[in-house]
Amino acid sequence: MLTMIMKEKGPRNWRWTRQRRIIVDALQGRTDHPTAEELYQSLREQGADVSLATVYRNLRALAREGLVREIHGEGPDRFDPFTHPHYHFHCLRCGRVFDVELPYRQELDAVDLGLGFKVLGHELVFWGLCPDCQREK
Amino acid sequence: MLTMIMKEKGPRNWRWTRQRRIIVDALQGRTDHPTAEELYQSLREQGADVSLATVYRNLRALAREGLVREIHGEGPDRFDPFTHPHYHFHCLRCGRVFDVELPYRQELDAVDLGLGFKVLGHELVFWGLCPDCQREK
DNA sequence: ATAAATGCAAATGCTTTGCCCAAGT
DNA sequence: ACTTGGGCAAAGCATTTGCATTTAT
Repeated sequence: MLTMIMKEKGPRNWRWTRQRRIIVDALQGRTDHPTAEELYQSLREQGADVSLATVYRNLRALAREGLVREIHGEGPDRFDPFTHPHYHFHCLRCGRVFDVELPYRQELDAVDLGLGFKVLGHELVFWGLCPDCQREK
Repeated sequence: MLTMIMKEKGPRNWRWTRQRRIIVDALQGRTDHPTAEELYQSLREQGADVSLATVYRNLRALAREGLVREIHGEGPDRFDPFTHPHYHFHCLRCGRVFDVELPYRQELDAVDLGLGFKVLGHELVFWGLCPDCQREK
């Protein structure tokens, strides 16, 4: 899917290299918002031949094109293959980030913050304990 | 104010050093969510004698005690002296973070995300262009 | 006196970059 | 051919930490 979208929306001088393909495919296959390092490790385990620098370069490039989402928080950045607006849950204990199926609140993008702030979007992050971490302690 | 709160809520073995005092006072005096480095620079300009490491150590310690809030995003972490629940606006162009006076949506902390997720709070961040940056371009 | 806090510099973690070569179009 | 992308290793930031010394209680 992403591959198709990228062919349409990516820059025309976008080259479809072996590395770019496997990075995109690997990210698409996951719903756990991996860090660049995590993605890199799983690729290596599968025997793929990429460098960490290339993983970073590609993820950032995809983000610049709006084809993946960067998630900032404690620790290293995470990457989300889903770009349609949706929310996240951040576990305070294990640090993992989960997708939340709550409907996107369009109204929030229409709020008037006054003073000439131009709202282009919003982000809603819930934090607490994920199922696993609740069980453990 | 923070000083008072800290005397009550801080750990009993909390020592009131000269550096800690000026760091707390400096942060309280600002509404622009400075980075550790920014706070450090302004202290030095005032002739205060602190090290960057100490600024970091104190800000993190305050955060651990729940007396200040850490803000993660692109670039270095920022610090917010306000701990009562409130929202932020993040400017995509200059990276500054502003407070938003929208009322806190208690209901959102009561959402059931199912599957045993325990929600302890939420964060709402609007992003777009701040007044200054809209003017400039 | 004792434990906590500081300064400094070195270490660390994450991420980017320069350069030169390889590969896609 | 042209130029983007990759690998590697070095550089860059932001942040933390070890250690010897100072300072608050």
